[in-house]
Amino acid sequence: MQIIQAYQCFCDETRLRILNLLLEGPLCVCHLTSILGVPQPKVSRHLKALRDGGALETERCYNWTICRLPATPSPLLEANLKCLQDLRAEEPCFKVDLETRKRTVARILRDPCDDLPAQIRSLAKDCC
Amino acid sequence: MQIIQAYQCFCDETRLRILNLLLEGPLCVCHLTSILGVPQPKVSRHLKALRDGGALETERCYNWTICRLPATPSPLLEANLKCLQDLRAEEPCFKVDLETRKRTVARILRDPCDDLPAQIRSLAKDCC
DNA sequence: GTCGAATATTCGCTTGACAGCATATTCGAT
DNA sequence: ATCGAATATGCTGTCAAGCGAATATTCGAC
Repeated sequence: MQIIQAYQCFCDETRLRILNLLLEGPLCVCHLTSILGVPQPKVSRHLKALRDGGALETERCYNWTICRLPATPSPLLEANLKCLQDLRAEEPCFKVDLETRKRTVARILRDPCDDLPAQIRSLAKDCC
Repeated sequence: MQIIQAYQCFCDETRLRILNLLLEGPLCVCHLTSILGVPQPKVSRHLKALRDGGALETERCYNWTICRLPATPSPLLEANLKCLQDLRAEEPCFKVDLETRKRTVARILRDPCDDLPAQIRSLAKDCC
């Protein structure tokens, strides 16, 4: 059943953390990896699971993969992203990630070259 | 994370089928088992998982265990039960189960003794 | 107390999910 | 062509989930 795959997206802490971060806006894989503080292959695999479950859209841009929530989410996804929003206050780990995200984004905007080559600087602004 | 356990309830076909049936009203374990057509221990185990995830309340009545959706469901549960309702049309297996339920309930009401001893006949009506 | 029915639990097994580590791939820059 | 950075994929081990079969438990009836 297709619906089971969709629910798998919400049955793993890393995936929930990724969704929580993407609720604030798109991020590329390397920034996700850095914010989450977990090995890059792990992030990549969970992203694939999210994509397979219809909870993620990715766009390749040179060597960067931009991750964002689907432009037209399914009703199921939409309902549960809303739940996730409401649960932020209760889950300390979600709040910490959001603060880490804020710091990371600030650093990127201050000194884009540290993180991104010139070609995708504008994209970075789009991201953050 | 507590929330993961809650989502586990929706990540298994048998559990989804049980929730789908209970949306119509309470059922005891033996009727659930009969409607689903799966071994009783399997049903029992999934019921435990649903209970642990906060998606099920059970009430012991003599030797019967009456299963029902929580009287005051969490927002997460409520949202996803609503999704389940909407998905019924798309999942043939859900529709088949509902028809089987209808036939089973009709049989119980016609000849309660076949299924339930006198003491819980009224409860059966409550169930169905 | 003994029996049968309804339900729960234990056991051994198989399968699948996730992890870490190493490696492959893909791109622009030089 | 070669290099480094970003990302994806193989591989292998570990662990939890789920299953079937058998058994334990709990109740009322007799």
